[in-house]
Amino acid sequence: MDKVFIDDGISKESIRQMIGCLQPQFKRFRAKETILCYSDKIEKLGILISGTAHLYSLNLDGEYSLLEKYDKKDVFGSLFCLPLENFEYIIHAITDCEVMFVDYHHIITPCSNVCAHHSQLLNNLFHMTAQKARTLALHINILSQHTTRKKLITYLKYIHSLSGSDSFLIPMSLLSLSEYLCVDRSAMMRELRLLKQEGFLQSNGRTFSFLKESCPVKNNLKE
Amino acid sequence: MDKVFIDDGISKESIRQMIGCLQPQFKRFRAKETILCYSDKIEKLGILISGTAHLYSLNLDGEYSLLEKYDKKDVFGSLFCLPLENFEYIIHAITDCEVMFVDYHHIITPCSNVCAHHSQLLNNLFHMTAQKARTLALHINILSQHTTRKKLITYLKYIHSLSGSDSFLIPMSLLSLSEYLCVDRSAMMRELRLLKQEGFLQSNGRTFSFLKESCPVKNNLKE
DNA sequence: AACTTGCTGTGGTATTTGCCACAGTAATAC
DNA sequence: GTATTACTGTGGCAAATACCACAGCAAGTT
Repeated sequence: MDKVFIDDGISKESIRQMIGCLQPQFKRFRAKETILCYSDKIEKLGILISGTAHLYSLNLDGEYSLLEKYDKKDVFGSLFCLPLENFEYIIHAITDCEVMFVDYHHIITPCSNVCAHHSQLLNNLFHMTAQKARTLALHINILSQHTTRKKLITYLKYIHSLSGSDSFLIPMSLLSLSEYLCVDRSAMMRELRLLKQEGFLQSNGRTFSFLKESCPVKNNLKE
Repeated sequence: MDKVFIDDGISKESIRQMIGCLQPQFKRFRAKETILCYSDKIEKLGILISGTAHLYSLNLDGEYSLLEKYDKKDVFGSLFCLPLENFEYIIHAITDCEVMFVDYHHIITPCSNVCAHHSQLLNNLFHMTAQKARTLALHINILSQHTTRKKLITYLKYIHSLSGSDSFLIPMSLLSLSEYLCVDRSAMMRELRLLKQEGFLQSNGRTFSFLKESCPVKNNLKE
């Protein structure tokens, strides 16, 4: 299913009209910069136009987890995040990023101008949010697996299914992957090693390929 | 933030007009019945009108996890779920449920009739989906915690923050809670016992209350 | 060149967890 | 009433995991 973008199905001319109505702001961020903190009270919605960013939750002990990974056409903002005692959220640019910000206010309240394509805009936003929900549900499905091995396999099979080819590239570092899977990095590396030793997987850096149909749920090798 | 419902801000008269346009189906389910299987190819969106239901993912080994919990006004359907090799999804009625089904088709494509409130409908759907994303993000935040103790505390603090009162009731059985937290039930019960023995928590059935400000991250008691 | 920074890879060990088995209780059905 | 089913509570133990420490490497900086 292709990602819907905010201006899909709206003519260039209508977009020009809507810019006055939505008053979007465009901003660029360098890699490693913070794009947004949800403690900021500013109620705005962000749409990633280019680049990659991560949503991290941080607790008071300095521990953090990678909740979401954003790519082109992904939407984010505190509208999609419940505030939680002792946690804060930051969106961190992994690569250089281009972001479009829009105030909720301008989307939610019907325009006073006659804006023929507001309905199409809402349609697009609905689909972008549905896409977000799919991604989140996938993440939950991965995290719901009880062992590191199952989390790894579930994630890798998913990426594999997207690629179509035998060998595939994961879209993040192994460090980020361990954060995404919410397991200790060294424990994940160990599990990866075991899977390779058992002959179920090949990998080199971020490139993987499966060697057999199914993977055993339990380790068969001991070191 | 109050939940938006599908007909918010639309007059009774307009709703009557829209029923012809949307052709919703209303169905009732008894507790324990299956409301929907995502393997069903039928592309419809469900809205829970009353009752409680769970979305489970099942794998081929018969293992399952509780991905989402639905209450009144929640929206679900395969639009919000990525198909995953070796997994299927079912929505299971916990209590008796009333569900409204609508074909995506009728929502996504603009009505041929002049339908003044289609934009409001999309607005409502957008908010319902945003609500869903918030709930999913919360779940991920809970699952991202590395220990059973932290998962429990994060969940209970959240429910506590909703209740406003000192003592609070969790909205599911302890068995379902262990499924929601994706931990072994007996391991969760043990952790609960330790938290109570350490004097950080009181509980009786589904009723809980916190006794101290913060909980130690590590167990201080050994049995 | 030397230095910093970020990522990858490995190993040891204490802790946590899942898994299994069983008992008791509450709720519901017959 | 009894039977049945679903949930709660406990314990032992093997297995999996987090945590820690360290080494090597690559890329970029000074």
